[in-house]
Amino acid sequence: MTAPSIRARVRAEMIDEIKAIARQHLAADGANLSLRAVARDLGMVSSAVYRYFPSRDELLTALIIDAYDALGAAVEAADAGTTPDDLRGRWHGVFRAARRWALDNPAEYALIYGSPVPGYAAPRDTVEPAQRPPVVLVGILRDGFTSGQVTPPPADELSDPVRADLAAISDLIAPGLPEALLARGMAAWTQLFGLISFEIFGRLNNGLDHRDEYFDHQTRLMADLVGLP
Amino acid sequence: MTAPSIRARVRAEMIDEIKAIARQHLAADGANLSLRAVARDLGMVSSAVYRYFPSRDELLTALIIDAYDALGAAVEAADAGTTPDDLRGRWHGVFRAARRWALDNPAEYALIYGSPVPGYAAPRDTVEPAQRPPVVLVGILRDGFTSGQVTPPPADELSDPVRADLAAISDLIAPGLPEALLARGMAAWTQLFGLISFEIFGRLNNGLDHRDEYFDHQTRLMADLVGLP
DNA sequence: CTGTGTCGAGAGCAGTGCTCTCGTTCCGTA
DNA sequence: TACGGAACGAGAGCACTGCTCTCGACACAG
Repeated sequence: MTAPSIRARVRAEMIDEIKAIARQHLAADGANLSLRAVARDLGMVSSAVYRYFPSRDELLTALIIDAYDALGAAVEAADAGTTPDDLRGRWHGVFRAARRWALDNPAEYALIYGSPVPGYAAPRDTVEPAQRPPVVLVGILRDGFTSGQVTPPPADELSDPVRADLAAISDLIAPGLPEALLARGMAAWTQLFGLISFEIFGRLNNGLDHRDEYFDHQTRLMADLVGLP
Repeated sequence: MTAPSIRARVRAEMIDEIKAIARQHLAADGANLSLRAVARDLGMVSSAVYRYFPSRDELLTALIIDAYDALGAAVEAADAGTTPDDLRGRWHGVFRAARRWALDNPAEYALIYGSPVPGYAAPRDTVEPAQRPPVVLVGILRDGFTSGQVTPPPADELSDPVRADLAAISDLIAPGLPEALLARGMAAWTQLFGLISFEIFGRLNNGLDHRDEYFDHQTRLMADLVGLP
């Protein structure tokens, strides 16, 4: 890797600056991001932005990938910061880290987990970073299973076709994990997403004031569901 | 209620027609609904639509309320069509009805359960219809509790502040339901929302082909969680 | 029958994404 | 070191959007 030319470095800085301003607009105005407004804030004309992003959707895609990576990094860091054998500690740490990141970055959370933008199809680049949080979750389950701390549910609680589907998924993200346990892990992941979405999108504004404790309680229910000791 | 004048009846029909066309556009183009395009399809000019809806947001709000009511009606009809004592039958019926409606009306589902439109605050009119599906769910739990078929979880699995919050919610939508059972019902409701959202928003496009069975399995896990016999 | 209020059409304003053109500046290569 | 191509920013312009205002036509209540 040779030293990047001044132009390349300036270009990289420009891209970062555009994304930073765009993130601010996102937080202020929501998903209907105005490329012209971003350009104005940068002191340049809208057509100049097109030197860096071929379209508004491409800019949004870049922000989406960044958001996935930021959430994934936060979750992985939380998991890495706990003692590996303390499964419940890891579990709660991961759940809390995901919620914390979402509460700190609600606009970006809405961007990646809200309704997809109409004509917008998620590019291939987004599927890998999008899998990081659930992979961490099932990683805890796999550790528990291999160490014997977690007893998997009976395999026959799954119908054959579903078990086959889950076996394929298991091969990709958590080889060796029993399908019935993976199914419960996915239930927990679905629950985590639903809990955060309800809170971020204001569906808990009905007198549920102690949200930290409520979240922890639901996290505990899911820990029980997957069989953490 | 006197007979409505011709003008009033024509106006009501016009409102319905606008909403019908708008729903078509919603299904085709997603949430960025163009009022002008709707007007074009109706053979009139955009300013004429403003005689019926004061703004695009008001039109969207009307569609949102209709969507909430349609989903609520579908769920309630499913619950009413089963035998009251068969709690698990009712449970699965409600879950399936909600999913069915969402799969049949993905754009409207995204409208009410996707990321909220930026500057858009849900009007008061939407909170009551929005509560209909969860109310049906906890209704099953309350029936099971009062009939003795469902044994509530130990009350001390909840911290005091959360139990107080849940007691207030319980008073509103399911008086007499133990808080710990309500908490599990809300977990099930969160799970239902998450399951549908993952499927509608394409987050299950990873080899999970037998979605009906997968959905039923997760529904069963939630039935176990809330303690249905 | 007459005045009031509703209706639809049209023009217009400010904003949007995006394209194209035109000088200017940078930078690898000869 | 000089040059030619590439990258860059500015500006004009197109088609579109939500929304407002005005104006003529019609319906309806008194």
